[in-house]
Amino acid sequence: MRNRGDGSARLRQLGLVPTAQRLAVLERLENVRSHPTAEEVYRVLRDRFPSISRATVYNSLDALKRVGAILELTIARETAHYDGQVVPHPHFLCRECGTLYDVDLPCPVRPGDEILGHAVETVQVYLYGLCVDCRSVKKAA
Amino acid sequence: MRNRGDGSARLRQLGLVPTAQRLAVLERLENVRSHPTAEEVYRVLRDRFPSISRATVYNSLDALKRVGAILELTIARETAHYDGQVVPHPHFLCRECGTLYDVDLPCPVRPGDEILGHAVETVQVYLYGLCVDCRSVKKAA
DNA sequence: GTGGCTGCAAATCATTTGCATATAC
DNA sequence: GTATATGCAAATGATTTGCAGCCAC
Repeated sequence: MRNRGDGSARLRQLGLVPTAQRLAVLERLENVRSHPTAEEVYRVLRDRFPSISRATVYNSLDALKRVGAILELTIARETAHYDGQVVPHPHFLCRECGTLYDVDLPCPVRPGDEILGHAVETVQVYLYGLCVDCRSVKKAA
Repeated sequence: MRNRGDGSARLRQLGLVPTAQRLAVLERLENVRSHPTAEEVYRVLRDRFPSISRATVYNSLDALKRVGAILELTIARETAHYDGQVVPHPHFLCRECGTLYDVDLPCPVRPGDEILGHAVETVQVYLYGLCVDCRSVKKAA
């Protein structure tokens, strides 16, 4: 859906050897609105690649992150989440249900900006609280 | 220095049993500009409390965070950092030297705001890149 | 052919848990 | 005296590592 052109060529352009597993990881992240963890990506890809290992998923996520094809979110303490949408945007984590939402607003600082002399390459805005669904459940109760 | 009045009273007001260990954790975080990890707090407090355990440090950090006396930063994937300065402000992590800087600018969103129906209680802005010191080292090289 | 991957199993490391003892009030 | 916290050791869980065999080019 989101996939324009040959995935292999794209990975090659990014300087990565285009393996089927990496392609699958990238496609999964780009075609899903959720922000899966490594474990979730692993579970899904096992259908297509029964022999895939967690290590390969971790390696692929790391390689894709390094070349800027995906973003790693450290919004939750326990585990990293991954986002195939690399245009910077805030995220919201609900403390009640654990849902991770995209917040489609521009970020205050952008990659390329300079702040106090530091060169900013990546920006993450993380919001925490009660999501709209959990708020209405509370009101109803 | 930053410590106004009786620490025990303050913890009690926050609803926590004021133990010597909790007080020491809180004071340490409030009197240091760095953003220590649990392990770093543990190592420092061992001087004053030779028998303190990591579990107690983790428990104390958790309790203090729950009542809003400190903030937990998940800016680095490997480990949480803690901040005794609870007025929201961005942080910058250098990918070269690993230094964690305060960025004394106001945050774009604030606790109490509502975004897309979600009630925002905590805001963290994390910036990543090359810090001013590491930039000059690179230039010199 | 060979350098870079993958997959497996074992290792690592931050954090959590269970439980007996100790402390706050 | 009782509820809550501490300290220890063991457990957990995400992530990393070492290494042999495989794949891309």
